Amino acid sequence: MLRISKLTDYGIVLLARFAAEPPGTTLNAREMSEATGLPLPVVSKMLKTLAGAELLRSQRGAKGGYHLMRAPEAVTVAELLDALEGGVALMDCTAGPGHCEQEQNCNVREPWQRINRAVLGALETVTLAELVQPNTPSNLIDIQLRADAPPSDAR
Amino acid sequence: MLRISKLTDYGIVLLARFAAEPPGTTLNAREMSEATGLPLPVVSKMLKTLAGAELLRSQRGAKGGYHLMRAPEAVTVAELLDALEGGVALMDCTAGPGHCEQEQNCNVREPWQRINRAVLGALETVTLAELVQPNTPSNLIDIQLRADAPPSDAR
DNA sequence: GGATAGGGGACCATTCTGGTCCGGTAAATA
DNA sequence: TATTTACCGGACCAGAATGGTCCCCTATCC
Ligand code: FES
Ligand code: FES
Repeated sequence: MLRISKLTDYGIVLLARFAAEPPGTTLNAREMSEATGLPLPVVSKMLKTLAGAELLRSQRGAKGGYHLMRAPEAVTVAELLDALEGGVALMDCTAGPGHCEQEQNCNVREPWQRINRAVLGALETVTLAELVQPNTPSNLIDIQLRADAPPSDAR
Repeated sequence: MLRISKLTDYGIVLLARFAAEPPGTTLNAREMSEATGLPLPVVSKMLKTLAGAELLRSQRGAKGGYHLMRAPEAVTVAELLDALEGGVALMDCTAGPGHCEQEQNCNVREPWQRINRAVLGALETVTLAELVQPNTPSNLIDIQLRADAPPSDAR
């Protein structure tokens, strides 16, 4: 179905929650859990991951928690997926040489690279800041891409 | 990792192989297996799937096989993924209402729809015909999308 | 009728995913 | 210093998805 994993989704929801706070706000796992309704262990796990990916900074001990390391405007969705899912590679082949037996005699390889870059480009167009308020019109995506392509609506 | 499944990949490789033949050419599963080096059962399975998706037409009995139903130029990659993976919906939420508990109070939903459409748009830009010969320059993708976005290279 | 080839589906091993839990350590505070 | 708070690292597990095989049935050609 070409979908991102649930965990990744959670991670992004958490990030977005941070982005909605005043810059530099520190929140701990329990608070985040309450804010999002997600089970604490999951929240905790994801926050760790995000901290490891240099997206959040962690502060240990009492009064500790996490806070955003970068301005929401400076974080692209592509980066998020990169951190949470370990890159965007539609097929094994796109991840680099040596991943596919029949790299030779395969004429599909190069075009897929282009497709992959295209998708990646689309993901780079949206920033974390834009995920936080629906009113921020980033319809530039729609403009850039849907020149002629018919709706074919999200499925 | 945001990847399409291996089976889907196979399916597309098969399609591409058909597209490389003169229009209307009929090939059977065994021939395709030999041509691609993929195990026969797998090829067979995928060809069935593709036929079910109205992308290939099947011909039973001796001298039977499969042939493309539509001109390669008229088939977009988005359609392929649609047929092989059952749609493109980055998150459950994008697949429509009722898929996510917290549709209410979730501010991430609407922007994700945009992202999803953007990716979909990118996939609609490439046709099966372009998958067959690397020399067919469909760099329009690169032009359309990478206006400013830096390489960030396929990973 | 015999050979060929697709159609449908069951089936299985292995991996991936979503989610939990726990013992350790760093920091704040009293 | 003792206590409490909270992150850190990683083990762990049940269930689902994935990749792949097999088999019997039906249609077609010669
Ligand atoms: S290089 Fe892997 S399928 Fe073409
Ligand atoms: S609607 Fe599902 S996470 Fe927002």
